[in-house]
Amino acid sequence: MATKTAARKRARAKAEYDAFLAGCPSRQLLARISDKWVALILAALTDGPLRYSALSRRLAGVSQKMLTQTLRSLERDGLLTRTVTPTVPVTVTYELTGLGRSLQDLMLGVKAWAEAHMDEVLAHRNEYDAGVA
Amino acid sequence: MATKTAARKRARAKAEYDAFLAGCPSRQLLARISDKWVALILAALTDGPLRYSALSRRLAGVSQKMLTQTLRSLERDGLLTRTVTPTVPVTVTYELTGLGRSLQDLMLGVKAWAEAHMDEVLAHRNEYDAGVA
DNA sequence: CGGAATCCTGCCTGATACTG
DNA sequence: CAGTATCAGGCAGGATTCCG
Repeated sequence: MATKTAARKRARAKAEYDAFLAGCPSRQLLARISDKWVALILAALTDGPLRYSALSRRLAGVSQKMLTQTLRSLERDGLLTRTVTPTVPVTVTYELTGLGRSLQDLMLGVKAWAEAHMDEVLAHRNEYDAGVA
Repeated sequence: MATKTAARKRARAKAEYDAFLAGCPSRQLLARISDKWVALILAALTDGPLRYSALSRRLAGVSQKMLTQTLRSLERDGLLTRTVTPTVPVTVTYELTGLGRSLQDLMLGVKAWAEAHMDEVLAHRNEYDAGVA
């Protein structure tokens, strides 16, 4: 069974990532970037690097745990860089990488979609809730 | 102050939604659509309507609870329609609305991004983990 | 200022059973 | 087939406190 299994393994290794498959790494990556904080962080970094405190102010309502956690995972995935400047009170700035900017375009679109179609969605919600009630 | 108030009201009605604000409805909408199951459901419905069982098969690993719940919220928001056909075993099909398709384009892009940049992200992860360890 | 550590509360998942 | 209902368990996420 060795050769047949090996051939099958090779076919699987060459197979493209498919987020529909539960075990595929791209499913996990999709889950990570499909996060409201990811969308907002990428959007916030549009106009250039920001400091930690500036980010937490821009993203109203984010807990510093989630902010730190999300920033870490984005840094780990190579979407942004974390720069520590050893000033008197330490300064930490976050900046998008090229990879991050490539995703940023998409996420800006998603954020814009949410804001643009808000009225329409709200109208549907009212209609739906009225029908159910 | 009547005229001024009217003018202000008009300005407010015209005011754009801003997902950066915690209280803004668009923030909640962004949180809803920034969901891996939403992305996958929209992607799955690209080639036309699908039945419940077909969806659950396509989205490997989804619990029927989350699938039903996500489909309900998408229906409520007017992104897809739920059609019940009273055949012998009842048939339920889900189909995207125009609103749903307008978001679908974006989400397909996000899903494609995840699959396309998987290798790059994995490389960054290895590098990051090596540096930390 | 920019976090790390802690606790604590939900929600998500998973399994199973039941309806129409 | 297409759900609803329920209970177990785990972990994501919020609030608070403390440190370099």
